Parts: sequence; C-alpha cells; structure tokens
Amino acid sequence: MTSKESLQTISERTGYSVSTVSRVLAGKGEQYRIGRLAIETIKAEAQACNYRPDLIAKGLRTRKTNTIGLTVPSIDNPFFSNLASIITCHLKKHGYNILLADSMEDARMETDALNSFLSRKVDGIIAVPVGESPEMLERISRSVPVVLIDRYFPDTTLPYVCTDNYYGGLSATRYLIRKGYRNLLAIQGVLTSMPNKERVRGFEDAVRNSGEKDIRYAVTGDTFSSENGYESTMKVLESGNPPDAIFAFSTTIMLGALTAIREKGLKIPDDIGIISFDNNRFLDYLDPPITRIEQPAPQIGRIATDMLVKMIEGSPSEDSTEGQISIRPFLVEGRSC
Amino acid sequence: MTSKESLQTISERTGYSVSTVSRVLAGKGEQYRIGRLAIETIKAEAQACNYRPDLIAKGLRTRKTNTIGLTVPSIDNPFFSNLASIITCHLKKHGYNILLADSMEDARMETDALNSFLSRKVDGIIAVPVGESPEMLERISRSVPVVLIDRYFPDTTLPYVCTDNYYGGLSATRYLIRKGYRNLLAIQGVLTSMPNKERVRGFEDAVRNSGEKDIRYAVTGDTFSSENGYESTMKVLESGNPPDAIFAFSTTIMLGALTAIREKGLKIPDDIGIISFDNNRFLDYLDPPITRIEQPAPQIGRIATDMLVKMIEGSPSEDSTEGQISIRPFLVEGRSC
DNA sequence: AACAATTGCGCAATCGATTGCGCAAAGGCT
DNA sequence: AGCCTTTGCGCAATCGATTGCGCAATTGTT
Repeated sequence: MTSKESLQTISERTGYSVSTVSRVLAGKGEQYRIGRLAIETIKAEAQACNYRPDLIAKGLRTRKTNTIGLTVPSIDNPFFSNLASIITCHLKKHGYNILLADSMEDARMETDALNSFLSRKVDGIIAVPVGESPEMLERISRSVPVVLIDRYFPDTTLPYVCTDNYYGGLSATRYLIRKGYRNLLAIQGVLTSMPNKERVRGFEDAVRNSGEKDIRYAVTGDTFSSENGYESTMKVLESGNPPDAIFAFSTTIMLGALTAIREKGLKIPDDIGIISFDNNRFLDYLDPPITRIEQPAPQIGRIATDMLVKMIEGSPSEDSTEGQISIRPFLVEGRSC
Repeated sequence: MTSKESLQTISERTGYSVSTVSRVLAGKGEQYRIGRLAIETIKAEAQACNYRPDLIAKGLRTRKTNTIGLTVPSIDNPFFSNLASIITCHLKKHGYNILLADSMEDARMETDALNSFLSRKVDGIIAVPVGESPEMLERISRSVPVVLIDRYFPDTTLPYVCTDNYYGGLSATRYLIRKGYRNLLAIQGVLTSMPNKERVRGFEDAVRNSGEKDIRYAVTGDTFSSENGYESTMKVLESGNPPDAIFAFSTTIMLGALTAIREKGLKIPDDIGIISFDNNRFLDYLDPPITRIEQPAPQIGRIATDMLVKMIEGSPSEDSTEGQISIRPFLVEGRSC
C-alpha cells in the first residue's frame, strides 16, 4: 500500500535477480562487475517506478538506521528549540534523521525516551540530561554513541559539549562590579545541575577576586522558573537589605524578577541593575533591553553533532578525541545595568 | 552489540520455540493456550535479561512503526516549537514517537523530508506545509494518513486543523476600530499562504462592514520577518499619510514595526496603536504589553493528533469525520492600543 | 585444442519478529 | 478399545534489503 515497489518487483520486471538489482541500486554495479546493459535497465526501471528503498528493511539488515535520538527537557523552551533546529540541520547534512523526545524535565520520561531510542536502534543519541545521575546514560553509551549537551555530569567520561558556565557567571558578575554595583543577588535555578553550580562558582569567585572589599552578595532561588524569579526578587526587595543588582540565571527567572521590580516601582538600571543568562531576540525589545550572557548555541549544536557523527562513523580506534568541551559564552550589552 | 537479546536468545535459554516466546511476550499467551509454566518461565527470563523488542524488525514484519513524521517550517520559531511540544506529548500518550524535520520554509527540503518519512514507513504525517501546491501531499496522503496544521490549501480534501484566520483578522480589526483608530495599516506576511489571505480578508471585511464611513486602510508587506515589519512601518511613517494603528500579522513583523516606531519617537498607544498575531510570553513584558490575537496552539495540536491517530487506527470505513477544522483564536489585551 | 582467467550474475542465508497452519499428546466419551 | 476434542506448542514462510560464496559462460593463453 505505502509503496508497492521493492527490489522484488523490479527484479521481476527486469528479469534480473534481486541481488543484482540491489547491487546496482546501491551503486555497487561496477564493483560487482554488473554489465552495462543490466545497470542501465535496472536504473531506468527504478527511476520509472519511483523506487524508494525501505529503510526499515535496510536498517534491519545493516543494523544502521541513519537516525539519531534527541532528547531535551522541553522543546518549548526557545533555547532548546534553537539547539534542536541547529542539530537537525547539521545532522541532515550527514544523512541522519532525528527522533525527537521531550522529557519535560522528568527523569522517568527521559528514561522512557532513551529506551525507545534503543528499541528503535538509533545510531546515536544527543541528550540534554535531566536526571541527577549519569548511570543510565553511561550504560547506554557502552552500546551506542552518546553526546550530552548543555548539561552534564561531574566525574564521568561521557562526552559533552556545553557552555562554559563558570566563565559566564564570572564575566556577568565582573561586569556588574565594573558598573559600580556593590550589593549583588544571584537568583539561581536547579541547584543540582552542573551549569547552575558552575554559574554560582563563577559568581562567587568574581566577587571574592574583585579586589573590592565592600561588596555584599547572596545567592537565592531554586528553579529555572519565573515564579522563582518573582518570589526571590520580591522577598529581597522587601527585606532590609535590597540588592542594587540582580543576576538572573535564566531568562525565565529574569522575567519574574522584572515583574517584581516593576511592581515595586523601581527603575532599571538606576534603582537596580539586572543581567541575565540565555539569549532571546525579545530581550532587545524589552524596556530597557536586557544585558545578558548569551550561550553559544550554534557552536554547541555544531560541535556536538560533529562529535557524534565522528563517534558513529569514525574508526573505533580513534576515540582519542577530547570529548568534553565547554565553550565560552559572550556578554551582550543591553541597557539594564 | 546494541542489545544482544532477541526472541532467539530467550528461546534458546528457555527451551521454548521462538514462536512461543513471541506470543507470550506479545501478551497473547492465553489466546494461544500457552501453558502457565511456559508463560512464567519466558516472562521471567525476558525480565531477567532485560529484553526489549527490536522495533525495526517488528516494523518490517508488521508494517507498523509507531512513528509519525512531523515537518515544520522552522522549529526555531516559538509558535512551531510550541506546536511540536504539544504534538510530541499527545502522540507519546498514544504510543507514537516523532521524526522531526525542519523544512526551513523551503519546499525542496519539505519534499526531502516527506520522502524520508515514506522510506522510513511512518504511520502518519503531520505537516505545516510550506509549498504552494498541495500536489505532493495529496499524493502521499493516498498511501499514508496526513494531517495539515496551521497552513492549508484551498480546493483540497486534505484534512487540516488551523486557526480561524479570517476571524482573527476580523476581530483584531474590529478591536482597533472600536478603540477609535481610523487609519489602519495591515502588514502582512507571505502573500500566497492561506492564513495570510484569510487574515487580509478578515481585515478588509471588518473595515467595510464597520458602518463607519471615515476609515482608511491599507495592506502592505510580503514576508513574516521583522525586516518587513521595520521597512513597511518606516515607509508609511515617513509618508504623508501615516496610519494611527498597525495590525502586524506576526510577532516578528510586530517587532520590526516596534523598532521603527521607537526610532521615530512615537508613543504607543497614543501616537500609534499596534496589535499583533501569535503568542509569546514576552509580549506581556514589552513596553507596553502588546495586544494580540493568540492562536489556539494547544487545541490545534491536540485535535490534529487525535485526528491522525483516528485515521491510523480507526476502521477505514469511518473516515466520515469532518477533516477540515478551523479554531477561533482569541484576543489578549495588552496596552498597545 | 585444452586450460586458466575473467566477466556477469544468481542462490540462499541473514537481520528479528510475527503468524497461519498443523501436529502430537492428553483427556473425554461411548 | 477406538475415536473425537482439547491442550500446548513448533515449523516455516514472510517482511525487504544485503552479501558471502560460487557457478556458468565468455575470453585469453600457449
């Protein structure tokens, strides 16, 4: 029904065996010394009946599906959809299609997705892991190439490509200090995630190594949500020690903080400065445009796909490639601090 | 390598034939009157060795892959990634995985993607078509269920689920008129797309049927891009007849228009009103928050998947279901008009 | 002319799961 | 005891493409 054409039907109509048809259409005609006439007849017939190989059958036989699994915490998040977009395009160039899974920040759904990938015999996996443990991914990576992006695990040999979050935290904070802010508040996201920990480390190191003695700072918050941004901000603004600058660890947190700041009638950047992580074109259209640390998504996507493709296609011996890469994000100035 | 377990290995270890193992693990043990002992032994062994059926092999034999193809013009566009997110989740509930393709607004890439879907024997396809002709999709839909979303074609029987763009155009325009604006400019997107045509029709009908005699209006623009929004706006603002309200057919267009308006030093909504299509949480954080026609993405996604699943699984006789559905968008008030 | 080398292509197994058909053994009935 | 029914399960084909092995026919060599 789907497409009645197969090697079989072409074989019957041309009079050549299935093997010969297969070899010709695989472009191995010369190699197997198939005659000119046969090659042309078969190719013409395939063309005429618009033959398309059944990739399922091919996959079963060759154990290669030309499919890779991609799991992200939320494809609805612009950062991840941007990554997905980049990865999809790059992989397409290499002849791979992508099976998409949205784990919804839920480790169980991620496990489901990964199992599904395995059952479907993907050739490789790119994952933004949501769990706290690399265990399953490590197990999987023993049978199929896996590359982590954006998030990763400490003490693991799993290859990953991510933002240099320490550097991001460091440079955002240094920028605030240089701008004269002296009472800094970092509103963080999920405490257990490495990116978050690194940003905190960068934040704290920047303060401690600034040479300034009069800087006060604090870290609060617990999720990458705007509710967290709003509540954390409200609390400190109503406390006896309101910060003069806020470092939001994500755009969502920033939006929450922004709402709180506006409700309090404070002016940015005079009453309070704000700097954020992540990138989104809307940031330029806010009032004021938000200064932020942009993550190098295009590079993360490109490097991760290249890495994965190399792992899949490269000779098994040359896995000498350094598989853990972090890329420096860059600061984009708005007028929010 | 990937997973050495198969019906074969379980068969060997339990002493039962491959057929019996297959039937037991397919839950058809009772049906085929397999003995208690056999059932338990086999299930236990499958559990123990963590057997996962090879869906490639299964797919080849059963002609069912439990995979559906989704192609969108740009997964990087929040509207589409939102749709993708919704669709992914719904389909997952029905046991389907999704093969994602990004056509990048290019008909050739869409064709590639669709062919790839066919070769991979997807059970169904959900597409946001980018081409101007339904020909290929119609041909495909004769062999595998296809549902169009967001965009569609006139004079076709292809099932689709989309926003009621006419209504959207109508209600946005009526709103502007009710707010007292009298010189309206609509900045449209791709001229050939049905959603665009319908929005224009709604816009013009609203003006003509308003009962007001003194309304002037115009339609300009040609792509869903912020460049288009910027240039179109600049041109009219510098003309002798600047509009007092702009209806942007997409968020991207609106951002471009916003830039132009700001450059001209005009105040929203006093000097000029602005209303947009699409939804994005950032719209609420702009200054002022943008009034817009929100598309019912959750419903579009849900209905489209339900429709597709029904087409795939339902008895072939009952395709009596009305397959062309448009859903009314709704107006969300900001303070931009 | 006898034999080797080359050309050209087909046979059949294989990948892993599904399924129509059917067979052997056990139990029931008269 | 002889025959029928039910229980319990296996054989082998099938899905479509790939591939190691090998055979027959043709050409070349001496």
